[in-house]
Amino acid sequence: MSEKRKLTLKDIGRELGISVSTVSRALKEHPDIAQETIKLVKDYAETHNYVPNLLAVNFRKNRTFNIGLIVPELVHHFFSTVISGAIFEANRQGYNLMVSQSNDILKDEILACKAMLNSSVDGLLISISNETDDGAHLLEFLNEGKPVVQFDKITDKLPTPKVIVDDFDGAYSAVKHLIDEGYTKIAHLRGRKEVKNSSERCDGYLKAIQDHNLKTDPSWVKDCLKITDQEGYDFTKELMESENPPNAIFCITDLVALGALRYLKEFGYEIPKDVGIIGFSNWMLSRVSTPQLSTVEQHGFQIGMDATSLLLEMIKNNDVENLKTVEIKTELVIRESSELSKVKQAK
Amino acid sequence: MSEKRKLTLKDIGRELGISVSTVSRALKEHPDIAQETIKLVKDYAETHNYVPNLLAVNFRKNRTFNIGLIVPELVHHFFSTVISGAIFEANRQGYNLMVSQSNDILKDEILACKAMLNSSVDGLLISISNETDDGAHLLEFLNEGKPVVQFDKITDKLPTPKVIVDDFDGAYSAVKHLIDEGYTKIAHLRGRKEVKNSSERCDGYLKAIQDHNLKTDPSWVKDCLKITDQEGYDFTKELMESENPPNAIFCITDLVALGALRYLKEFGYEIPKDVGIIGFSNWMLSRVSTPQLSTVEQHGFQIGMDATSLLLEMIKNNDVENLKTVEIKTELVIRESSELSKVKQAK
DNA sequence: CTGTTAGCGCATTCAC
DNA sequence: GTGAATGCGCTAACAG
Repeated sequence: MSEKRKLTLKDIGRELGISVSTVSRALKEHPDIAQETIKLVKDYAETHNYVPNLLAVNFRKNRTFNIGLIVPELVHHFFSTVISGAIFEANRQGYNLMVSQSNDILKDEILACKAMLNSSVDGLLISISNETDDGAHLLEFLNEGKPVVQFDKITDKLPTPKVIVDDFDGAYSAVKHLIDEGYTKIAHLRGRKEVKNSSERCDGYLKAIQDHNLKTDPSWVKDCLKITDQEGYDFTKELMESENPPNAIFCITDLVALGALRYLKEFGYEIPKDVGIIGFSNWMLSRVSTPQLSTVEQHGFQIGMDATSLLLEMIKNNDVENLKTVEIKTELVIRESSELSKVKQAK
Repeated sequence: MSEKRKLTLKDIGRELGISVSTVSRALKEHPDIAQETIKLVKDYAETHNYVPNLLAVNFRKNRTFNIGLIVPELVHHFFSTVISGAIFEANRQGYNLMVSQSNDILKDEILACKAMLNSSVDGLLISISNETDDGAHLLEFLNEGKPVVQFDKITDKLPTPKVIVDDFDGAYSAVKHLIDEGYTKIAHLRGRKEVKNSSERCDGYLKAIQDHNLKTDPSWVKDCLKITDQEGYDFTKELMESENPPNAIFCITDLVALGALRYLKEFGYEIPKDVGIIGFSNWMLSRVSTPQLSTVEQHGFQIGMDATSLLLEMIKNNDVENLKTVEIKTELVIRESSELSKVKQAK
């Protein structure tokens, strides 16, 4: 396989009998250069298919036109949607996206950062792992003048801008919706206390209950540790077998809601008549379950786009001190699993 | 923010009163260098936190330690699993992974290739779009001596190694399973004819039917164009309302199977008793549907790992002529939706 | 064992 | 308008 050597500025200069620097300037239409020279050079470059050696350009300019992105888990509908948005925006602005994942393990996150920091990236988008605390490994980026933008799973300990979901409001509106539909005893399968997103959602849940003069029961709030459908199943079983079973459940995420749904169907509860369910995230699976699951759309693609455009702006302005927080509004997605009012009307 | 200038070999040399090249060699423990010098230099580098400028190294060596990956659609359980495996293996071998997507649009695929080809990548992993034909844009990689490995969605027109799923065998075993369970009239919701994977699966289906002396009916094979749950729903409706309805359906992918499931449940069919269903891909949603969906696991993570390690091997050996084809075995995942024999025994 | 020299491809400063 | 010279940081051939 003939690895044809790539054309360089020097080659062009030699062929055309002009100097390298003139060729370089002509190619970028420097005002000093004569129009004919520009045309001459550009034509030659065009026909001989000149493409600049980016490795050299980047080295010279000390930047890569790559940005990095690290998420806890790539195989997750929300995160892959975010990545999709990040790729879109990065490519649109002429950047490539380097992707890695932490598996929610701090050690892996640090490794991923190290790999990216070493001159392979001009800036970083990150959704931190559950184990990340002070983020010393992230500070290194800032120290090298490379901006960082946090999104979704964030820490306030790091002086960077953030793009977040309005978890509180999303949860609030989900619970308000349940209340509006006529549910009165609303439980919540929440996530781990240390995770900000799940605390926000829990707070939104409590506030909605309180604002509408309803009550919650301490036993109605369950802590999911692994956020699996099995936890949804098990906690729902606990809830329904208790002395004071709820008649609706707001779940930290769709997967947990699916588990709740599974238990309820298995034990003959009618949904949404006997029990209403609402999830969070609008995974694809919430649309194809039976009954279809109400949920909260997080607009992951938008988050990816916004975080990326924020990062690129900082890169271009050589700005690592931005502390802006962008909040992306969620959107209630009402489907069958919570439409109590419709069922009642039908009678 | 003080962008502290990074330490260079020159700095170290100046401080220690030795030449740059000695420093360079000492750092990589070149046999020529005296042990004491090595120690001296390494200690200095360590305490002063020297980190080589990869941009310069890469420029010098004309490689980037990045590999590219392009898939039709990132937000897809199978592909994100593959990417996950690719990241794992790439990082393990000291490479970063650059990700892009084609959205199954040739134009976008070409753009993504261009962006990656320009010196930002040492090799490429690609699952081609539906629109890709001769792959001229991919040949450019080979012409520049950068290896390409195709996976899953491939074309034989391109002289590269391939990592593929045994779609034929997977489909065969899925259908054989249905037959073994006692189903006799098996339909198939297939994908588009131009897509190799779906043709392979269809062939596997036909072969299994034939090998077991069953018959199929031309009207039992439906072409899904968009591979959505709605198509699954609609075609299942057609099938079940026809004069000769099947008693089992093998679906091109889990999403379509979910649509089939939805129709059947809605119209009172019992699953797996009246109709058996099996999908393909083992998406997360197949585990949480009711009934749980039987399917075929494709081992995406393994595919990602294998394709990556194959690519890195080629990169390291400077080999662009490998034509090996690696076939990753699928695995039948039996769940409720096809277990007719169990239901019968239970009676 | 170590230093000198040269050069990767490009951008840029300074002459002319 | 254009060319010559310089250097980015690192590696490697060559010389001693």
